[in-house]
Amino acid sequence: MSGTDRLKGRAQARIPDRTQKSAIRAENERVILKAAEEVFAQSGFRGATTGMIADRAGIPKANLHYYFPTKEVLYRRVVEHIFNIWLEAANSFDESDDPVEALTSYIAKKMDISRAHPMGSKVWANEILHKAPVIQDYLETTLREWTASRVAVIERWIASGRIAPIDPQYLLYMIWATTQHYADFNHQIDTLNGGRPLSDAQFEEAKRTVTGIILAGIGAVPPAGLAAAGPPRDAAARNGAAR
Amino acid sequence: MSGTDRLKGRAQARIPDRTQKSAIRAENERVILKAAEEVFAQSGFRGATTGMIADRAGIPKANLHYYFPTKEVLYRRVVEHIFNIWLEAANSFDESDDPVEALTSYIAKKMDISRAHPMGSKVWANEILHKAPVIQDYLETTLREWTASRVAVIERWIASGRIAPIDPQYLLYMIWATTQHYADFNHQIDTLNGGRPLSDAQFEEAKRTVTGIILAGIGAVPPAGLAAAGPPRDAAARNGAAR
DNA sequence: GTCTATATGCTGATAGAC
DNA sequence: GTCTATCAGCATATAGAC
Repeated sequence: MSGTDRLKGRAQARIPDRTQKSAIRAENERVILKAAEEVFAQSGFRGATTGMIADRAGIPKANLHYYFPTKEVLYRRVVEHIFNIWLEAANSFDESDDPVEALTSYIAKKMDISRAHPMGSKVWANEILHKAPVIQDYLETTLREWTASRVAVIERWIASGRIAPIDPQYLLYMIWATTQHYADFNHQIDTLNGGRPLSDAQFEEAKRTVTGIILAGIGAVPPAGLAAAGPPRDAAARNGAAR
Repeated sequence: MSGTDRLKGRAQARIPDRTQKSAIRAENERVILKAAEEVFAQSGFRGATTGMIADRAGIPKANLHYYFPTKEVLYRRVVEHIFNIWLEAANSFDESDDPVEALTSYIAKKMDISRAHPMGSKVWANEILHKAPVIQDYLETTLREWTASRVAVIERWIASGRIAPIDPQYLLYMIWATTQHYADFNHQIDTLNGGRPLSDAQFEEAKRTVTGIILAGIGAVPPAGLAAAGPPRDAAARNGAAR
């Protein structure tokens, strides 16, 4: 986990000889990666043992080391997989130039990812928590570029008066934090939900609530439950009364 | 880290004999706990070694084991410390019955904690990420009760029309996620800030942005930058135009 | 490609002199 | 209360038969 190693070394897929990655190898790697994601999410890099991962994958430990020479290489592959999913969601930000549509789409996508890939999100959170020993490169390149370009988009929305003048960076952090919370802290959420995971209906309600608060919070739509074009806030005279 | 051990075993402070915890012991425990918080935050429970903690505390490893018999006992003490800080912030929720004042105070307090105790927040995040092996009891008792009572408060705000009808639970999660993000993901935030931590001014701006979006998002105040009592959203006719 | 047996190194914890 | 030396256990990784 040195952090300075260059990544992507695995992208050069087409090696002349014994390539083609026999179907059996591809399948075994898939099974191992899936098991590894779960175990790394549950226990962290050091807390996970290759024995645990091998057991969950249903193979002997030595076999795991045949496919992935070291635990660190395996971990790196898992983290890179997460990052690709993250990039996929990132694109939905650009589906429209309208702030309501773009943000609704982006938030929905990120919430869906939290529900579909909670383990991946946890591995990512763990990695950032520990100062990104493996994916620091990504943070400084891809993530930094993506963020800067989207900050520019949001600034245009502000300049054209379509949303309130908030600092775009902190809006993005808010979206990341809130959506990923449903994956990273799902154990806490489940516990507060009586020990059971959120139902599909509850999750959709959470998604609506998150989207609604953020869109109303930046002045893109009226607050939930208030008529779209009606007199916006009867409670505007709230100040001082209750105190 | 069995998770089923009862907690609070340490609360029975007043043991008859050799008590009084000589000043030297108190001081050493303090130094060790501080070092432990940092190392556990950085590396997780398993990733942290007692050697690392002892080094950071500036004492021999054997000395650490003299004060804290096992690594797990030390970890538990660190987590309990975090939880007490969390409880302290929780109280600021009740400073007023006015939603604007109560939420502003609560959010500010949680943001300040993220800045003052980022390591503690990270240990907490790590613990939840790994399904709370040590503090599951707290989640099911103190946290569950606190949440239920505050949900009731928010529901009263909704019933009296002071805020929009959103689901209180998801509002709370949003506040937790967003405020704690500034501690747990501070490495990512720093990286996107050119590798430097947020300045005091930037952090205050973040705090204002977070508070503003949430309060406006639930209809408690108008969106930032719009006159408090003025015509609220000229951009209400935004739909369809740009698309 | 699979799998048992094993080498090697590290870590939590203790013994016991000071 | 402090600290050096050391033990016992465990986890990564490999050797080598099949």
